[in-house]
Amino acid sequence: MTIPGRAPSLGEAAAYDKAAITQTLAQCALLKGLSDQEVAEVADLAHARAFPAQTDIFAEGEPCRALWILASGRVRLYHSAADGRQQVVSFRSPVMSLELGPALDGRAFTATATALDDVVMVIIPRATLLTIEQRFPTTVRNVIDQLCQELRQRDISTAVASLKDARGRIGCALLQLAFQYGAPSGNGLRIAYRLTRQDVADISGVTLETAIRALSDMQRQGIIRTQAQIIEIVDVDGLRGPTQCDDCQFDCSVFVPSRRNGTH
DNA sequence: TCATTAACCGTCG
DNA sequence: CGACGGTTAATGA
Repeated sequence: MTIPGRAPSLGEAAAYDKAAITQTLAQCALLKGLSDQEVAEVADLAHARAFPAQTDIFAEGEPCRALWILASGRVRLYHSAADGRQQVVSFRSPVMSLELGPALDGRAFTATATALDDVVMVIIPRATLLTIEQRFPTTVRNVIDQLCQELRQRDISTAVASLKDARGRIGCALLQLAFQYGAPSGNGLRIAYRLTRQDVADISGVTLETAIRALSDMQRQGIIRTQAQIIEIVDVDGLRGPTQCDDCQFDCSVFVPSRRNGTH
């Protein structure tokens, strides 16, 4: 898979024109099957907006008025608790939609979205989604496919969260990140993404110290290697041991992308 | 600010 | 009881 490109500067983002929007939309799974001409028509109904790194794009609970598609940069989707703890729902990379469900039903966002880099979003107002659906019926099927996939991932996440212990959850998180951001590196996979220990903890639903303990153990066992917040999975199979992927009974589409690669 | 370690403590199987 | 994991504190990079 390709690694998300560097975030453009704000200047570039400001210059995000129709051609750039069209190019983004052309890669978006929701518009799969449309001709170039048709994608360009959709692009006419969309606009772009830039967000600097570390700013919120929208917050949990706010009404959703548009479909948000990530054109460049990375976004963290998460729930936050009053005590400062966060539960990361997912990291989004180009060209994914954020919060497709709320975009469709118009109800509140279910999570907060924060830009991790300078980010460009392509925005399609909800009012025009109906037009697009009617004009291009293929998109309805695409939306269903996408929703099903998201539902699957959430389902797996909740199962993992409730059935696995801390090590299993952390291992699961690492494998998922490797799937999303992993670049081949020697025998293993390098998660091409700076992650603090706190990030790993927030994804896995454990405390910082537990995340450190687990990662240190894995490092001692030679399963992973870390340097400057970059985690490299040296021994992918070794990670599946503590993660207990072997008797994982979920059809884990998280780790088996589009093709049929067999289950893990 | 981030990472690490260690001591301590409560829960649960 | 003992493993697990959260809490707290101290320390170093």
